[in-house]
Amino acid sequence: MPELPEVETTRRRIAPLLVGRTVAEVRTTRPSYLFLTPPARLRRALAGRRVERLERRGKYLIGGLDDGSRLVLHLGMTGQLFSSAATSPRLWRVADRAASADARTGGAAALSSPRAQRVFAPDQHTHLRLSFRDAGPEVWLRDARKFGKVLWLAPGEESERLARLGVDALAATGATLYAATRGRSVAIKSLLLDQAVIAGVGNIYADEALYGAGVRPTRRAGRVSREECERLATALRGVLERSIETGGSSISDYIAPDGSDGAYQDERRVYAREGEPCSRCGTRIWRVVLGQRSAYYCPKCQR
DNA sequence: CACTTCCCCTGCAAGC
DNA sequence: TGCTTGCAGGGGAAGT
Repeated sequence: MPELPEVETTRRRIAPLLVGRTVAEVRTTRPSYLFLTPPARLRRALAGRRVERLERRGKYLIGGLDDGSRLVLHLGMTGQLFSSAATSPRLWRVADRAASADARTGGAAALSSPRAQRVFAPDQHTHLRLSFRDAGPEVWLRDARKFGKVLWLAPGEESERLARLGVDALAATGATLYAATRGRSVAIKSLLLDQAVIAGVGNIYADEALYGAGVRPTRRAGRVSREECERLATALRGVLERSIETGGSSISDYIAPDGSDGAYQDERRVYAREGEPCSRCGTRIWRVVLGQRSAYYCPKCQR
């Protein structure tokens, strides 16, 4: 589940394969809600455009094009952005599935060469494929659950989605949190997940930051003290920066553009650890449902 | 306006 | 073994 660290890792690793290159052809799957900009319009808009930069805002990736337009991507729950030249066993498994699907439908098996020489193949979940004029590796967007978003913005066009975003989670301070929580009766965790307040935090890092700060996820936001807001901001920055260092968390679906796994899942203290002993006090980790989502915490260390 | 619930989607794991 | 059921959750729409 791509949150800020996974999106940032994706950005850093896919940028060298995008920036400075000119799009030749855009291939899409059939229209779906994934495409906020209709595929036909997207194809016309991107063909011939050179990518000048790739930025991140919260969980969004924003490609700046040479005509001033922008390509906005959100990876949702299962979005993966990677290169057709990636060499990784994780991606070979996808390639194998694509080949068997191809065989089932009577098409020519695309992957018969030895593993070391094979090129990764798109499957039924590969919804966007960009090829480039230099004929080098393509860049693909794969999203099994299709919770992601693809949006093209004309030069100067604003986006309500982007305008709604609050301060980037890496820049959030204790003062930011304190101001945002005053008078709010929602659970502090729900507020952390609100992208209009802080952009980039998802379920994993919200739980980890609250654990680091010793604050229960269910506490009313307005009851969190100034000192606790300071601890929370520090803990949040800490877990996000550490996760970026380790390449993000590979729980369920996330893999980096080169097909590699992140390692932060091995460092998480509470997320998806229901019943396991707290690393500080040994108490069993609890799981509660908050806003239709699981929240994990130590009932002793978090008050 | 603040807050909660529902829903989009698919793969995987647990249970029978 | 094979089926059904439940769960994962970003985030917007709809409901309270």
